[in-house]
Amino acid sequence: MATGKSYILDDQIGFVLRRVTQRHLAIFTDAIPEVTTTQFAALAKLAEMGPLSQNLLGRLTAMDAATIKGVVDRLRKQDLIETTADPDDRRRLTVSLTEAGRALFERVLPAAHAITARTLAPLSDEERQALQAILLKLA
Amino acid sequence: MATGKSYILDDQIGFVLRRVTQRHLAIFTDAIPEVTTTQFAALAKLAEMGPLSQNLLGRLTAMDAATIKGVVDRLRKQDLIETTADPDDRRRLTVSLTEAGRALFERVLPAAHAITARTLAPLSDEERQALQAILLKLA
DNA sequence: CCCGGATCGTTTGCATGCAAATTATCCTGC
DNA sequence: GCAGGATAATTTGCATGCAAACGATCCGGG
Repeated sequence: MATGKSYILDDQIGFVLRRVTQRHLAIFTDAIPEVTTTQFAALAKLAEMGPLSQNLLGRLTAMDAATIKGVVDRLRKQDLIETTADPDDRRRLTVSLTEAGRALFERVLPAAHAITARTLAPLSDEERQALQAILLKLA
Repeated sequence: MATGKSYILDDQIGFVLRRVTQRHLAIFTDAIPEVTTTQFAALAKLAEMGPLSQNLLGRLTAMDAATIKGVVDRLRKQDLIETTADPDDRRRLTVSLTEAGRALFERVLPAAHAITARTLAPLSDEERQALQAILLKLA
């Protein structure tokens, strides 16, 4: 039997995932240059859920505490979000969309849907369904 | 009909891809703490192809010129690779594995295969085949 | 009531990643 | 043979990402 000694980088799931992510990022940046993918994720989650503590926003957008802090800082610098102290818990920072943030989100929403569609464009409907189901098992 | 106004972050392909990538990274770091995913990709490609120019190595590992430079610098600092001037093209830098680099690669190879297996563990054989085929179309 | 564990936010350090500009070199067509 | 375009490497600037350590605060149990 073969020893399994060989290792073809291009066949490894991690490498393929990285290339797919790169292609998606390129599509995103082309369609929505105003914010990055992670910044948009934060805006989308705030639009979906309303104001959230910084930490919870990070958990809901899959960013650790250090990463979400940077994203929040940069979004605040653009006046797309604002942060206020939580009166009930002095550790917490409440993050909410500004008017400008909500306006931007709604303005680019069609583009955001188009990004998902364009990313999945090479696939048939069945393949899209299969991909979604499979990736959910891996997330 | 619905306007399609809603946007659920967790359903977007880009977000799901990011979470899957995060899980894979955690599995990798746990199994091979010596080098990062990108560093290992570079080692693997050099092991697979032999010495390569820095730029070509970058293309084959899906890193742009700036990124591969950093990776090469750090691998060289660990004496896992070495760089030499190309006598035929003075622009080029030839990158090759050192003895230590090849030894490390071969030592962690079983772990690398295990990483792919562990990442795909939640899937059936059919799902793995489907995923591989679908991601290739998206890469 | 208070103490020890948990949570929240911050900071530092390191490693990707991409964009854009720069320099050096190569190569091709005229 | 040389001028202009392409390629290789570098550098800078910005934005993730994760790990680890830290101080402040909260909370539950004794």
